[in-house]
Amino acid sequence: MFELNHAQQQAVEAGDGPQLILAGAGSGKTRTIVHRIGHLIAAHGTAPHRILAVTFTNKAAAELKGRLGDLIGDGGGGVMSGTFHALSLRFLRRYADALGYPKSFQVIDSDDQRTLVKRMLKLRNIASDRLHPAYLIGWIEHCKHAGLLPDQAETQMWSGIDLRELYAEYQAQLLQLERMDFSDLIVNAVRLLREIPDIAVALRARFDHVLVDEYQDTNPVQHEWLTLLCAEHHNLTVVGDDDQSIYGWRGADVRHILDFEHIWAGIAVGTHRLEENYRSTPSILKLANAVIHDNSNRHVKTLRPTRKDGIKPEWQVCNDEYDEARKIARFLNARRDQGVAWRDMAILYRSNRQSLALEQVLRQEDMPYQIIGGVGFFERLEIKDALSFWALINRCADAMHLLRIVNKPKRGIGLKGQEQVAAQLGASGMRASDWLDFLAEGHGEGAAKKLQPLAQLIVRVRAKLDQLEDYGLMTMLEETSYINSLQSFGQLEAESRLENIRTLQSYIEITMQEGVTPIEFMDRAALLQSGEEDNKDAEQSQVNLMSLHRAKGLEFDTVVLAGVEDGLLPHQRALDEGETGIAEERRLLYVGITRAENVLLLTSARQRKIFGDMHFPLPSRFIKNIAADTLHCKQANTVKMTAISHGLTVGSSVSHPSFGEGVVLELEGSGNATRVSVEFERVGLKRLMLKYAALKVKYPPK
DNA sequence: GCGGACTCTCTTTTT
DNA sequence: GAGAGTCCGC
Repeated sequence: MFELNHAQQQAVEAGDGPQLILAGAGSGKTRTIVHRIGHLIAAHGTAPHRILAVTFTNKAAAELKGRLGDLIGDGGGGVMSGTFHALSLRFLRRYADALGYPKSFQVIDSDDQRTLVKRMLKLRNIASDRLHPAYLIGWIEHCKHAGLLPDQAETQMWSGIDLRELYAEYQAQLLQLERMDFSDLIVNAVRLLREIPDIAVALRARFDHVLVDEYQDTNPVQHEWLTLLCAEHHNLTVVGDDDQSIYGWRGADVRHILDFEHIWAGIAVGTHRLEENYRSTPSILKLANAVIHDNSNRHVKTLRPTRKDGIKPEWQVCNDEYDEARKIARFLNARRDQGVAWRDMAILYRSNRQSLALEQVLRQEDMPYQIIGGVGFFERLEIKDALSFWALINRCADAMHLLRIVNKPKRGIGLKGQEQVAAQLGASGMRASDWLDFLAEGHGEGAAKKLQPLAQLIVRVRAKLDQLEDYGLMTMLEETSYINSLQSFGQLEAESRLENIRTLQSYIEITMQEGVTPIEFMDRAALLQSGEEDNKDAEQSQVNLMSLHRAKGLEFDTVVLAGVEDGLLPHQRALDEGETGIAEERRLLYVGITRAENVLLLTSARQRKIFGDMHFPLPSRFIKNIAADTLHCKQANTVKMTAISHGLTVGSSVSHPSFGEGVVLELEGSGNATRVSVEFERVGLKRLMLKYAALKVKYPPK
């Protein structure tokens, strides 16, 4: 694609006011945004720094800047871009005091958020079977997605407990801890715009044009964020595709994009449709269209292919997840032999857990791969510990950081001691780092006294901070014996954790050289997903493994969608939810299919171990009825059931070489001694030693 | 206060 | 099947 097509050109050159760009998958969406920004700068004379681009991930923001740089040179650097969360944090760093927060507040991650809520419920003697912490968090998040503060939310009673009251208390505790959770960033940024007139005026005057990507995935509070920010000039360009809305669970509301034309009362809205797909072969698009066609409540559109030819997508039915992984490996190896680089291949899955079997097999096969996402780097225990130490040295630690490492490694400060420390720190009214200085001078009593050596060490390390490129990280971790204490995890795990700490160290060194302040570093750690920023130097080409959600906005020559089964895609949780949930799962599959440029493989397994239990999923309802001329299905030979590890369960339909078809009624014993009772259609009830029975599984239990 | 052994639970997706 | 929470003996 060299020139812009007509629709793209129209969108790029559209004038002021709200603009809606409905852009199908692979229709040159990013290209259109980049060119529109370029056009605003070059033709309208808008200053780059007065343009704001909101992207869905930090990676997308970086890519946007890169492409803008290619298009218009250095000027592109001035455009402000980032996620809702990152931009909100930026605003709040400047204005948080207007909301009663110190400007030095920090972000709390979901893990610590959960701990906090648990402690809160425990203190109130609310058992988890009466009110589950996750339920409360879910409800609070739900309020926040809608932009509702505790006093605006509707009272919600749950087993006689007022959730709204708990929400209020949770917020009070966060405020006291000087922390905001992820959703607070957005809500509080909106509060600046809603409640503080001077700041609202300043923020509204800050930008002349705002552009938003992946608009179908905005939730109501993000929507309010945008409309308030653009209340003056209405220069809001939104780009999105309702068929790719996959964040309903995060409060995203497709109506924002479906009804975009109606929410601007009296203001003309420009609408542009990009339906020509430049990415995928017609065979892949045919499957994509067939899958999404069944969803109702969408802007009906059809992606029009612009490319020629193509290989028909394949659906490979495998025996289990390992068979699946091996078949995928073989498939990708063949692609590799055809000259496709590893980095141009991706394996996408519904649930991060699916990466386990894939990883094992890829490692066995010596295929280079990288996992994007999963357990976030900055959420790892050793990284959070290390960063807490680091924050203390660099004077940007708060009570949570201190309490995290107060007994790491063991200093004889147990639960009681930690309470004491917390109480004394609280009573002192000092910041955590200052309080440690105070302890270093010999103050403090009880458990706090035991912190004196740590406090003095911090003072000593701080004195030579300017000689340490990592700003004291390794020195602290070595001198406190934290590194040594990792050995308690066992040799192997200790090494991998140390490796992670080394990665953090080099990341700190590189970042701090850019002139970033410690608190800015902490912000990045809080909001950056691992794999977004690092791996820049990873020159070697690797197969990409990631969740379908992570894959949004990306494209690959060859794509494998693993685990296309009922229970995984659509996910069981969505099946339980019903219609809305299933429609979103279908869009998820659509997103996955449309990531592929040339070659697409779907796989499913007949049996799969989930949480230690064997499951016998049916093929995904989304592809079951797709015509063979659209999707070519290949079945693996069934495997003999010779061991209990194959995990028959009561209700499984099986077939036996001489007895024929039957249903498992009972399993007794274990291991080699397992006996199975099967009611056979032809010969009735038989009790068999599973070991010798040579049963084949036919259907899953209901 | 610590560590080991045990039980129990909870299993989607992400900023 | 992993992680968190709990109990118990030192």
